[in-house]
Amino acid sequence: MDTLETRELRYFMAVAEELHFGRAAERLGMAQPPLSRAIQQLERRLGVSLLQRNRRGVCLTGAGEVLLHEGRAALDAATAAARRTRRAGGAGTPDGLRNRLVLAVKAAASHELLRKLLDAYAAEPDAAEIEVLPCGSCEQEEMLRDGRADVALMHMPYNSLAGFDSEELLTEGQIAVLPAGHPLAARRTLTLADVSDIPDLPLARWPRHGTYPPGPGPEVHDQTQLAQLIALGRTMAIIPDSARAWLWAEHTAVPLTDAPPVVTYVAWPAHSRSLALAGLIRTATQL
Amino acid sequence: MDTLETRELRYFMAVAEELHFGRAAERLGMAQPPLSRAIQQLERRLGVSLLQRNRRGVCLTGAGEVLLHEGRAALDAATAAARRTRRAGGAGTPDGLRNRLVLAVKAAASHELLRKLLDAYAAEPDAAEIEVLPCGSCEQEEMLRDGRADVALMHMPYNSLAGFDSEELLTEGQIAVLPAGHPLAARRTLTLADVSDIPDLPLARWPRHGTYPPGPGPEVHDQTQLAQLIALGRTMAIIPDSARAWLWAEHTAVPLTDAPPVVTYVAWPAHSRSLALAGLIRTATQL
DNA sequence: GTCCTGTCATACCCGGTGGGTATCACCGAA
DNA sequence: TTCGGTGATACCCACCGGGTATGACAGGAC
Repeated sequence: MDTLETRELRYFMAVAEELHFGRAAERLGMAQPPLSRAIQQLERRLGVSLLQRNRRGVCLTGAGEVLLHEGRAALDAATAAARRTRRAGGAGTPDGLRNRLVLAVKAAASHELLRKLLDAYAAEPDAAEIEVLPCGSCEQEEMLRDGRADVALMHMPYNSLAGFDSEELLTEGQIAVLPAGHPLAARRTLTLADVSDIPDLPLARWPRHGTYPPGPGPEVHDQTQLAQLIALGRTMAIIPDSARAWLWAEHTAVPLTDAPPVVTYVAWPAHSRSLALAGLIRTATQL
Repeated sequence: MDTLETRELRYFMAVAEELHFGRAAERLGMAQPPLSRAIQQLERRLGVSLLQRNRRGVCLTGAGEVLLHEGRAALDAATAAARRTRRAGGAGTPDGLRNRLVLAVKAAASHELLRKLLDAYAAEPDAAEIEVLPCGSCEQEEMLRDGRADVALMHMPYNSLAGFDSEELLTEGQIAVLPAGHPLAARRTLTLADVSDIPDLPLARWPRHGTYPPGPGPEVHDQTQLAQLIALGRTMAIIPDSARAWLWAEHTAVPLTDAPPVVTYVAWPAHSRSLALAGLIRTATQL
């Protein structure tokens, strides 16, 4: 009566995202008519109209928008429950609370911090095994939400800590990474005003949650691409100080005096109750 | 394959909480054998053992503990999705994002703040209708989690903000509420040391998440009971300053100089995207 | 030892329903 | 007008979720 089956949620999410019953049914691996019927049943059960069927395709009603957001969270929670339960039992540890932890990190970010954290935690008396899960820009949130990870290193202001518990670990400044030969590369320090709107060095654009922000710069989706484009003199980037680790010889890093500081946090699902996780967080905050 | 049906979760939660198939089946309104079979299917699907069936009853394995916690969150998310969707469509507003907001407050707490908030918000140009949902001690978190409320006023350190977004609204001191005739009632200020372990005035005990902390004081579960017991000289209480509103003539309030301050926050589900909610929060933070 | 009791598991049956195929009703474009 | 493409309807079947009856097994009383 007052609860939704995850099957209903899956179906609705597919239709709400595709805005097309046929494509949604294909994505779900089923025929279109049962999908239509399932959505109608869902609407009747909720007593609410979710989709507006107009002449050509469908569009969401207000209630549909709400269910799209809330349902995403509910589905993530359900798959997270399945994944974490499987991991808890699969490791073979009898008590189940001392198993492997999956730590999501943005690939190549905070490398030094990560190494120190792993070393310090490994020295703890009853440390769990830590699996490091490298992920792309801003994917850590998704990984925590759907249970592929148990804990993550996040970087404000790039990530959002909404919905997670967190502890602050490290604050660092940012540097401008320029082609070694560029005139600005000779400067000791730079400001944001110095590096914005340079016609020959537009800022590279990173995908945020799958989409690229608008702008003149080239679209990149990993450090190697970015590094190459900078070395070729096609773009520049503003990155946290600790990312100096992966710079090339053709790069020059210049500190930015007025860039917003980047704060690294360790974050985990708010309802988490694992002993191993508590130990890792204690270790991290004592670094 | 990698997602759990809410039916399976409901069944497992019942068994995990009762630790008894028969009672769990009764609670679920079904017979015991299908429940047994459903749990076995769930264990097979997940590939992990959740319950340890020993001679007399059952107990949870480690993986079962994990699923108990994660499943609670997932079930809450699913029922929250249903409730919020129903409310979004039921109000009859066509755009659905400008509907009624349910605000959970601890009954009789922050009365003045609440009045100011409601007045200020009602004066906004396109204010949604606010339904005030009074709830018992620490119930606001549950209300937000399972969708009965959209936003809440919470009081640190009594509530936990884990898993919610929040903004600080107000910090206040605490007062000791004593029977008017008591010797300590003549003092201008008191300290925690003054009022702890007074044999004739043991501190009243409030339920926290359904259970009472241990101690010598009487158990109370609403302000009226507490007020009466204080007036009768049987107990005393330490409460935030703003709760002076409901004191009786037979009560005397004395400021406590070293009690931890109580901070009132406005809190809401982290993934919330409602325009009406954003307006209410903006109003609250500008008070 | 033999009951008896209480637990969860098994065996078997049935009805509801989720899913499939075929088709319809409708609308816009050519 | 016809045609392509949309979602809805009609109808059927198989699966499975749920029920009842019963079994297997362990403890406790005696």
